[in-house]
Amino acid sequence: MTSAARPLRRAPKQARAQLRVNRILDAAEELFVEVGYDAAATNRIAFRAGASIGSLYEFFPNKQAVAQALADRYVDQLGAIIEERMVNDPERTGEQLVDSIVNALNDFWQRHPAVVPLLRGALGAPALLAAGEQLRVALVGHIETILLERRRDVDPARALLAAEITIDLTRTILERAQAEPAHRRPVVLRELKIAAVGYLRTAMPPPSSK
Amino acid sequence: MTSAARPLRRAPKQARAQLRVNRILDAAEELFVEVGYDAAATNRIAFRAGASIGSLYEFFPNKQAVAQALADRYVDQLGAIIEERMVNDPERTGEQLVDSIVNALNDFWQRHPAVVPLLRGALGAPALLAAGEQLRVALVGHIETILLERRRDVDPARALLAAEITIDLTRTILERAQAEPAHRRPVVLRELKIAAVGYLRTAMPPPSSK
DNA sequence: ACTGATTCCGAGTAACCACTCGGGTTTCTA
DNA sequence: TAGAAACCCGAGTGGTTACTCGGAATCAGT
Repeated sequence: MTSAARPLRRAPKQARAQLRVNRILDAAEELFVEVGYDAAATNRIAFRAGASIGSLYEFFPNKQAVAQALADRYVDQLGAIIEERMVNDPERTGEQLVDSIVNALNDFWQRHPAVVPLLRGALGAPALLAAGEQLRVALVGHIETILLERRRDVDPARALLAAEITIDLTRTILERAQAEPAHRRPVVLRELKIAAVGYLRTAMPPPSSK
Repeated sequence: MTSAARPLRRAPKQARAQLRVNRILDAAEELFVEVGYDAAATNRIAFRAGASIGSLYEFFPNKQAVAQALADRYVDQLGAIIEERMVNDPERTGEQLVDSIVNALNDFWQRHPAVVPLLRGALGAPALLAAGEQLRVALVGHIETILLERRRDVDPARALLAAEITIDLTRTILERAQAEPAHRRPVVLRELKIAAVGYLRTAMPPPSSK
């Protein structure tokens, strides 16, 4: 179930065009991180992708659509990753689950740094808030599902809130980890796990304490 | 000890000029929130401040300096607030201190919403990262001081890390609270306090447990 | 009241941006 | 292999932006 294709001026029919679209998204991803959304000129994006500005506008109606398509790609990829981590989840503890998901997200972050500014709506223009928000909602939904499956007796509203807080908290501290030199990252990550587990245990006390 | 005056093209000598500079900062604060840094044209900032574009560039060498001066103002104001909250701190519990500071920051956030995007380096251009980072360092320093004064035996490096995590965590969840409708904010804020207290208690166990 | 410093103004400038368009090239289909 | 469809190109266009500059208005000290 891949997310709906965004408004493309013309959907790519040939493999060659699809490749070009992917390269454009890759270039946009890089430039958004390097210089920010506003400063990432469409000309520069096209050039870095080895395409011309005309080709870019062949497939994207405007600049915003590029960021939107990038967000869609993230939603798909992250969804796949989280589901995979949930599948091979026989009977682990909450700590192990948190550990596994945090590590997975951290890997993804490192390979796709633009997901961070996009997710927090920090790509500059408020016009992009929708794209980031959509990605956030998707992630929150995944966590909410996990929480509800593990604690069928919990208040659904509480589960939703806890999922939102957990995502915000995770995003923030992962970001902090990325900002640190590589050798410090494990330290910060450990701190994130402490915070996440501590928070969830307080907010939704395990049934074992019942 | 007010922070050093930023590179002004010409420092205001007369009260009239100082007033104008303040009005310009107020206008910039509003526009940064409403439309973001890049879309906040210097002409618009000047117009909203009731000044002309020429006046703006009389005191600020470029657009970035406006944001920088705004950050300086925040550093001063926030520093005063936190110190005030620390002074009337006879022998309260950690929970009460967290509660007090979170409430103070939340009030400030509500009156100065631009502090959020500035603090997280989300005002668009990466060029502004320095201004936001400076503000963050100032806040972290305050928290670090509090932690060290309350637990003189703790590892200083650990206190610094904990202060950083706490600030990130607070900023993020306050942001989430601001994004919610007003009647939901207390709920989210309560969640923040749970997370903060829970984290600090885990990371730096109280001496009472010794 | 005089004068120099300070403040204020806003049309103008050069640079840059998102996006268009007309036409060439490659791939598909029959 | 011919024609159509898909793809690709990049100079050009209209609009916006940060910032300048020459001079007018206002102030402070004498």
